[in-house]
Amino acid sequence: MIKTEMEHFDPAQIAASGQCFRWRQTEDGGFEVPAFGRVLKVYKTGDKRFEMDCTEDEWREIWSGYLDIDEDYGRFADAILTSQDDYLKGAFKLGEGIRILRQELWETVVSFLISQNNNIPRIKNSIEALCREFGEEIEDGIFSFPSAETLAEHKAVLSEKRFGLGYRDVYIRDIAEYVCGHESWLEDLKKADRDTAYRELIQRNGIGPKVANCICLFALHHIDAFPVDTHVKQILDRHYSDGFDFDRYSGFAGVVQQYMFFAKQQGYIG
DNA sequence: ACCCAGGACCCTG
DNA sequence: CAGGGTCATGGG
Repeated sequence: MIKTEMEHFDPAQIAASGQCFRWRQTEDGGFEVPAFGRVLKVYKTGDKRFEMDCTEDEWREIWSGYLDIDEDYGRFADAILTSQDDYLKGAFKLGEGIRILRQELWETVVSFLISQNNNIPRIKNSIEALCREFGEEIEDGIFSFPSAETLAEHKAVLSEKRFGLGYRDVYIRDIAEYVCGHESWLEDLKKADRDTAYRELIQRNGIGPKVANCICLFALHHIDAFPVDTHVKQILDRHYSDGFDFDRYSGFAGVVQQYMFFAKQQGYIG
């Protein structure tokens, strides 16, 4: 068990931030975080104090990177709190414990293909059903995300109603088959810069501008990527009808976008 | 019955 | 290139 203090880190906010769909809160108040075929349990034990049930090596080599602990979110806070943007300051204060995760690429691609024209509870249900059906049980009731090979192998089953994929079943089947036939595609995406990755992603069936930006932001960690979904569009229309100041947040506009999205999920309109 | 959800695709003008 | 219909599905 690791005990540490962290600023700008709140598991409950991250779990509800719409970037990940498989974090679960347990009855003891902790969060189960599945990734890399493992499960990390995170407990908030006080103001800025946390406990994680992994070794020092696992923390250093796996989880601190996944959770983006080494990034200084104080500089993002400064840029926002020294602005004249009262709406954004309010949004930030609601979600200042959010971090942009470095999620696994394949899982993120499939998850955000499912997310299009969909709502978060249904997205979670579909992903959980896929993991339960095609993944491997890591711990009691917690399954890994199925590989592209496994999904391609069972492509006909994806259309069954229990997964709730709707018309997106074709997109999942196509991307699974594509990845199986292009072994280096995922690894090449990780090496590419943001523009190259984006242009490559939107060539795949079912991946448009919004989904590609989510993959760039939440898996490839291009934190200047700025996904515009229906919620963010409403915010831009309401508060920035004459343009959002991307220059002020140059290099981390995606983080700012996530504060906006989370705040709206919490009912904050501004 | 209609609208909406972390949209994309395809066709029309 | 902009605009709108359509796509599957469950909840408000």
